[in-house]
Amino acid sequence: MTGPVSDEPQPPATIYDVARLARVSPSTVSRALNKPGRISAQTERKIRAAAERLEFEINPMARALPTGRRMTLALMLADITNPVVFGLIRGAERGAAAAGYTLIIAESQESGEAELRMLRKIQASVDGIVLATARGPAEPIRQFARAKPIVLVNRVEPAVASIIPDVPGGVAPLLDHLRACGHANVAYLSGPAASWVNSERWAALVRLAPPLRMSVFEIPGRAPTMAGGAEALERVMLSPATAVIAFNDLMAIGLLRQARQEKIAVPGRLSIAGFDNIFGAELTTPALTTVAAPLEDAGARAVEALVALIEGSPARLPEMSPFELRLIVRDSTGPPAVG
Amino acid sequence: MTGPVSDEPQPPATIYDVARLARVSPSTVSRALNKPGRISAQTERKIRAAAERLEFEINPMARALPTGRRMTLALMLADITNPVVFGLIRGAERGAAAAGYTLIIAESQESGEAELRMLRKIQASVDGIVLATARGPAEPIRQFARAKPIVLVNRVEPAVASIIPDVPGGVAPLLDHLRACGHANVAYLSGPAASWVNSERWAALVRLAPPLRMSVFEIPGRAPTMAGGAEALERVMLSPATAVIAFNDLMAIGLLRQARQEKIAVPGRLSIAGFDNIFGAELTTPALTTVAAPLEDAGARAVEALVALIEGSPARLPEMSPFELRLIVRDSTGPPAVG
DNA sequence: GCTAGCTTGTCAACCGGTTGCCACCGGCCT
DNA sequence: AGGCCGGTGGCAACCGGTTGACAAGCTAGC
Repeated sequence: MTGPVSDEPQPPATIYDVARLARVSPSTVSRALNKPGRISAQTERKIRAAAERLEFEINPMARALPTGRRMTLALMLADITNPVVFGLIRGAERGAAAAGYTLIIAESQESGEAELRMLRKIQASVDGIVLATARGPAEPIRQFARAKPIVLVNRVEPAVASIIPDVPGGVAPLLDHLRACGHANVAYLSGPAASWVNSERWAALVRLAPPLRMSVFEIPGRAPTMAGGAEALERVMLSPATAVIAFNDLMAIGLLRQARQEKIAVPGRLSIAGFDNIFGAELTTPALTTVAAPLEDAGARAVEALVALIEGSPARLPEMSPFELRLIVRDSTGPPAVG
Repeated sequence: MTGPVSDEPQPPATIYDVARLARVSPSTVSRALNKPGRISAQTERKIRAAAERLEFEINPMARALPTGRRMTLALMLADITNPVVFGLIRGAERGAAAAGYTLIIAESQESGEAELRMLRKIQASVDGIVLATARGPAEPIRQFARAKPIVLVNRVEPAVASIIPDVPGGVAPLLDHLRACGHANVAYLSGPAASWVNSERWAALVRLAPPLRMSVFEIPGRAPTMAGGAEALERVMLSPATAVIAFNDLMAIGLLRQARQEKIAVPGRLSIAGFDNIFGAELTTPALTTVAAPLEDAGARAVEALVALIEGSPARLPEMSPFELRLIVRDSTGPPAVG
């Protein structure tokens, strides 16, 4: 019964310590803390007071063992380097925190094999996984999804929950805008062939351009990075395009900077638009026209859906509407200079 | 002895399954997998084969319980929103992966109290913590550091390991550069008062300016964000400054954009420089002069030090040299226009 | 041939919680 | 007053690993 409670680096208190202090059994402590109503109000108060006094924090590992509930989620990314994922990370982190979960971040380094290895390794540590890697074969993912809740971002697989953008809803206004500016030939600077979003965007272009009397064609991008964008300028300039829609802002920015460097007028000679509205898109000169995705929101919703999957009735995929895209017109698109 | 090993969503294999298949006891499996040499080579092979066949992955939670080794590290951030942390995250994630650790990310929302709560909550789940939050009172941190390995980033506390930049080494070239351009009055647009880096930068300016025959003065920034930077323009323009050194790139960019918007010539009327070299700093017009910090590297080194602390002899702080800063001269600084 | 000494594998306890089952308690009904 | 009942709390087993102590098996030495 000495004074100070904590002073030396004593090990964290366990429910046994709490039980001793409250003069009850450990199981009673466990129930008092987790099963509201199971224990008389008076005892519960006593126990909570003891827990408070000892600064008791439950040991998540010890709890996870018998229950299987780890209160931990994983966010699996292909490449932490890409600014696009920042919004996702933020949203997922906040969503997880709000639901009382801890988030772990894993990077698959763009390799399907590393991805599978990673998945297997963290499987035992998490209750569910948000997969934003978009690559890799479908079969293993489907199999994993049967064993453990998974939510896909920017990718669809049958029988697996996923949260995706309303691609045509974002592409249409962009095409309208370009048409209104007077562009008739539009190049699509494409991203990774295996990416769901990439094919969707291309598909939307193919479907939406003809009614507007616009021609579209694909210029394959080598990498979805600034370098990949810059590299593509040569082929763009050889083409009849007066406007380019890039797979993402990173490529768009790379292309734009390269164009500026080569004294090609943007938007006069070449209009450029991207996707995602990453940090930095509004900083370029000219500022980049882009189709903004509410990535932070998407991350949060993915986590919400995952939690629903984990805590809700099994085998029922949450119904999820695609998230809205929003065209942000800045200065990198405009009427082509005549001549 | 049927054919396929895995097909249905069977639960992950345990060492008991492996033991049964290899016809040894579970403890033998444990030793075969962790204690090289403790088990005969032949038995070990047999066990490894069985583990392979069952796709056995050790359950980190179950291991953590008796050993206390969780193989997990936490990276504690004040605000995931800030692009500066991205480098840190990347580096930490890669460092952790390289050392075989999993990384969890926690956000303290800039609040000292939330930070402490967070710390307490995750304490049981991790072997060590990289604290990059920089705020909050010192005493609780010191106390935590006694109980569990902690590495501070951009902050120093006695008896706690920390990894910090060589601030004067970064400020000196910047001042030299401004002096060479012809600036004599330099404003420091300051960051959070509680930030160690902030006071160090100011201190370095105070020490280094006089020998160069330059005057420096502080303009307090409201927030270390783009908005905070933009807001400060008014006070900057009221001051005699011809050059501004901002606490970070975010503020510098905010200031720069606001200046552009108000038709103030940069660098003609006002030279602007920042710190960190975040993604986007080279995208502005004019491109931002900044003092680059190898943040990714710093994150990796912080994790390395943490791992050393965890695995090495206790109570010996790893000797860590400050990381080098590098001046990147771009276009936002230059000679002041005469007149 | 017998024992000392080493190697190898097993037994059982433990980490810190959770939970099914049961015992005990007091109150209420008949 | 006795019996039943609902509410409360304790016992003990269990989750999946780890590890100290020990026994069995083997070799080697005398």
